[in-house]
Formats: sequence, C-alpha cells, structure tokens
Amino acid sequence: MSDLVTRLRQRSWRMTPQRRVIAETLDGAHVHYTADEILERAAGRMPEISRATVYNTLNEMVALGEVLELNLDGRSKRYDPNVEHEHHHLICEGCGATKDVHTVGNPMDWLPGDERHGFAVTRASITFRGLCRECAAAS
Amino acid sequence: MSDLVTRLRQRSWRMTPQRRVIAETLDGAHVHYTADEILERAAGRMPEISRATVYNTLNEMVALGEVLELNLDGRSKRYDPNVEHEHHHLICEGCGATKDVHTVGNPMDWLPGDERHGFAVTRASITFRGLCRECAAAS
DNA sequence: TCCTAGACTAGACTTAGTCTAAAAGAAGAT
DNA sequence: ATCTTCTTTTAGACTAAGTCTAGTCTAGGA
Ligand SMILES: [Mn+2]
Ligand SMILES: [Mn+2]
Ligand SMILES: [Zn+2]
Ligand SMILES: [Zn+2]
Repeated sequence: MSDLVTRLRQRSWRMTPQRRVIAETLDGAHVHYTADEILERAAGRMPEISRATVYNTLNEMVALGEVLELNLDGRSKRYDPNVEHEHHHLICEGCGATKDVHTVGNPMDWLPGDERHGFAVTRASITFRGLCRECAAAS
Repeated sequence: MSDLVTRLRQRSWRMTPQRRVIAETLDGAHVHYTADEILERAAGRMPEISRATVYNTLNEMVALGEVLELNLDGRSKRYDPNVEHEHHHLICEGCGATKDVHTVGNPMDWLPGDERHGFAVTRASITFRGLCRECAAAS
C-alpha cells in the first residue's frame, strides 16, 4: 500500500471527499477492481456518489500516471494503484484470479532492434495465463 | 497467408457461403480487423450477411483455435488469423498502428517458478507500446 | 420427398463507458 | 460578507460493442 491519497495530494490535485473515497477504495485492497466494483464500495461509504464521478476520477488518476488501467480480459477495465513497482499479471483461465508477477530481466530486452519497425518502444506489458492450483485440480 | 479456409475445412467445419466470406476477409489481409470492419468488408461481397453471423462465426473460429482474439486497446476486440507462428504485438500510442513482432527466446522463461503462485502457466502474450516513426517525428 | 439439425437473420437487449446540462462547491477579489 | 469565476459533481441520456431470442432457411440423410 503506497498511499495513493498522499501521492495525489503531492501532485496538488484537489482532494474532494468523493475523490478521497475512490482513492482509498482503490488503494486499500491490493486487488484489481473494475469501475463498477469501485462504485459499489465507494457508495457504501458515500451513498450519493455518482457513477460519472467514479469514471471521471479514475480517468484523471490514470492520466496523472498514479493508477494503471488494465485490459486483462476484453471485458471491463480494471484499475491498479500499484504504479511504483513495475509488474505484470498472471491470470487463471478457469476462475479469473489475477496475480501480480515479476519477470527476470527487462521485457524491453526481449524485442530485438530489427523487430521494432522503427518504433521508439517505451513499454511492455505481459499477461501470463494458465490454471491456478484449484482450477487445475478440478479439471 | 496460411489459408484459413483450408484449415477450417480440414477440421470438418461446415463451410457455408457466409463463413467462407468471413474467413476470406480475415485471411486476405494480414491486419487485425475488428468485428465491425469484417462485417463491413463481408457485406461488400454479400450484402445480406448479418451482424449476428459475423459474431457467431468469429467466436466459433476462436473456439476452434484457428483465429486469435486480441484485446489490444480495451475497445473492440480484434481478430488475427495468424495462429501458426507465435508472435506478439507492437502498438503505436499515437496512431494505433499494430505490428506483429517476435521475441528472442520464450516468454515463459521470463517467469521464474517462485512467481508462478502454483499456477500451471500455459501462455504469455506481450504488448509492446511506443511511437512509430511518423508519430515520433510529429511530436 | 420429407425431416431434422444446424445455420442464418432482424432486431431486442445488455454491459461498459461517455457526454451533457444543470446544480453545487471552492477560491479569489472587493 | 458578497460577488464572480472556475472546478467538480450529479442524474440521466446517449453510444459502442457484443449477446440473445425466436423465427426462418437450408443442406444432407432416411
Ligand atoms: Mn497489478
Ligand atoms: Mn498478429
Ligand atoms: Zn482458477
Ligand atoms: Zn503512429
């Protein structure tokens, strides 16, 4: 937990009650929530919060670079407050469980110069897939 | 071009006129079309083809393992007939241009055993991002 | 020829997310 | 304190992508 609220205030981003609840929801659990899951939890603490505010706030935090937006499954986007330590994701194809993982070495090194098509390559994200222990046992 | 139509017939999959038009559209260009782009092109050759058939057919080809479904941008899914040669993707964050790329070595080797959380890991897909030559020059 | 399972279709429906216009709230100037 | 202005929040309309349904069509087997 890297205190997203603190990081956001240091960026002199206006910290409203709504934004605080959203940031605390995101940062409290180290899981990868969808916008709807965040709305649901935020509404538990602030019932009048609106869906538009949740989406606006998440998009602003992503634009500030303080939250990552993940497209892991082609369904709803997921939001990840863990921007401090580069990592990738491992997903169970059975139950959808998602783990943070760390690779040996730098993924940028896996792409040789003649495969870069003249691009200035800046980032690489890896999604590993497989079956978790429970799902493997059940199949 | 690996002749998707031939591969599908070898799987004894009923080859209707609609399915043939969709498969030929997909395989003809080595790009990554969305379902809507495929519908548009297929409708050019068979105006009465329906959207539901395009979606049904794409989903069946994916289930057969003869087409890959890509979630590159969190918007619409893209379909890739190139299942014969493992590859990954490099995307320009400026214009969205997408290239097939090949890594040095096997991505599965980048994930050490103690980062696997007991999963049986079977696949890894990497998305590299950056700016293409034109977009880099323009910025 | 008739039957039947599978394939096709139009359009309703669902889900995820964006947009709009108005109301509310914060901050600065007087 | 009051006015002004800018930002944020809100409800709900709207859009985009995809799924589902129920009826129709069609090819191949008895
Ligand atoms: Mn993560
Ligand atoms: Mn490809
Ligand atoms: Zn699982
Ligand atoms: Zn570009």
